[in-house]
Amino acid sequence: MPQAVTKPRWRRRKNARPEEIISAALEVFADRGFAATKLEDVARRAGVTKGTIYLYFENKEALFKALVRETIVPVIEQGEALAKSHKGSARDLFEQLVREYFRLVGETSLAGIPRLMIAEARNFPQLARFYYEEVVTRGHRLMGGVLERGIKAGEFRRVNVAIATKLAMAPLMHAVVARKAFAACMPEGFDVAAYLDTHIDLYLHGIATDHTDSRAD
Amino acid sequence: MPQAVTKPRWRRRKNARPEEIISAALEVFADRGFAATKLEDVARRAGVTKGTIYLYFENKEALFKALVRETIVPVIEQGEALAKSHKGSARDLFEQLVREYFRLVGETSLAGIPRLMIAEARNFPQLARFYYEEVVTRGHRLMGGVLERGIKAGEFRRVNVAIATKLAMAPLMHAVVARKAFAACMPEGFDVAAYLDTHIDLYLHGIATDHTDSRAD
DNA sequence: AGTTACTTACTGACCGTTCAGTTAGTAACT
DNA sequence: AGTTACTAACTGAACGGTCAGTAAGTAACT
Repeated sequence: MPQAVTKPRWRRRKNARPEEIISAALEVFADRGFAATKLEDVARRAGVTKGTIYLYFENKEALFKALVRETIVPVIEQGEALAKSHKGSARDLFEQLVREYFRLVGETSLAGIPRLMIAEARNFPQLARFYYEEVVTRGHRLMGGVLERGIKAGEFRRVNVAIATKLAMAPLMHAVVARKAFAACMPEGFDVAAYLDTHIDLYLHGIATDHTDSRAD
Repeated sequence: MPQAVTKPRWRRRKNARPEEIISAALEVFADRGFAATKLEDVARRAGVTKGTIYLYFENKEALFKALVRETIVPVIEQGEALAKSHKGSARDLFEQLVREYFRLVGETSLAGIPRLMIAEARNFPQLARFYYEEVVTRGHRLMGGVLERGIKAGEFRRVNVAIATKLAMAPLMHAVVARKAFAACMPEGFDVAAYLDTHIDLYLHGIATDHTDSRAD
């Protein structure tokens, strides 16, 4: 008779489950989107069965919201902390934030989330509203603050801040989103480093006051 | 007895159907996305029933491809024609193309299509490949040509053209896509005119050679 | 009367959600 | 320490609704 010790088919791990399920959910949602994600797949990846998910989350939508709160929102908070403690020029802070965003979102599974939201906002208005308020407006407030600092310091031209903010974010968002979407179709690849360098260069060059530092009017 | 002439409940209109179905499909696909679009809804909007769609299109995917070919591709062709016949500066052509894109895509139902593709490319790789080749690369070639003209003419700095192209398009794509997605969540609205003005201003300011016209090296 | 464009009714697959039942873990009582 | 009674974490199957695609039948037009 082999197998003296009977290894149980499963274990009770109440504390570990939510985190594991969220982590599995991130992978699957980021890969497939909201509607196309099967909770069965999330469950399998988390090492449980579908029913278990419902012990910890009310439904698919609640699971997704929890996921956003545990993963994306902290990234924004980190950016806010960076901005708060930053002492140097606005140009410099801008560059740091851009690079940090790509490091934490653009090049991780998190990149799938913005894509997912853009994809499905129309079909899940509740989710859209939630995400827009907790993530989009908060991110814009962060970037808008940086631009205002630059304008006050005379580094940046007196542009419309709300719009310039959107224009600073758009290339980031679009890169994240399009790269994720069309990865399989881009034989030429996507040189992230060069893309970021060029965005930072063009944008700062575009928004800079003509004589780089002086000139207040 | 009223109603002597019996108006038929429906008519045979073989020639008109495909176009009407495509037009209905555009509205529904743009609104809901690919997977979430029900052919029954497309049919109702086109004034037929689901079965009729299958008389003219092999399946959902074929319908979508036809739709792209009949609507988006012509927009690109128009842009190509504009670029070909343009005589003035690259700056000017850039501005015209940007505004034209928004007029023909950004502010029509077509805006839903880029969003749809970004949304569902991962889940429908065939569609993604098709779209990327027929639309994305072609659009990039168009914009890339403009930038090269500007560099040759000494209007623009010697940037990496492939990347600068992506950076020129990204704000357009993202605006189209995000506006469609989050329209319901933006109480402040979205000032398209100002957004385009600022993009053109910042981008051309960013890419311009320092002394605006002369300076070839 | 014949042809065929179109409708109607149907099928089969899929998936979120539910819940009755099973089993791991625990504590009370020997 | 060992047995037993109990709790609750987890499973797995089934339900109900949805929808792409199909095919048999019907009515418009020639």
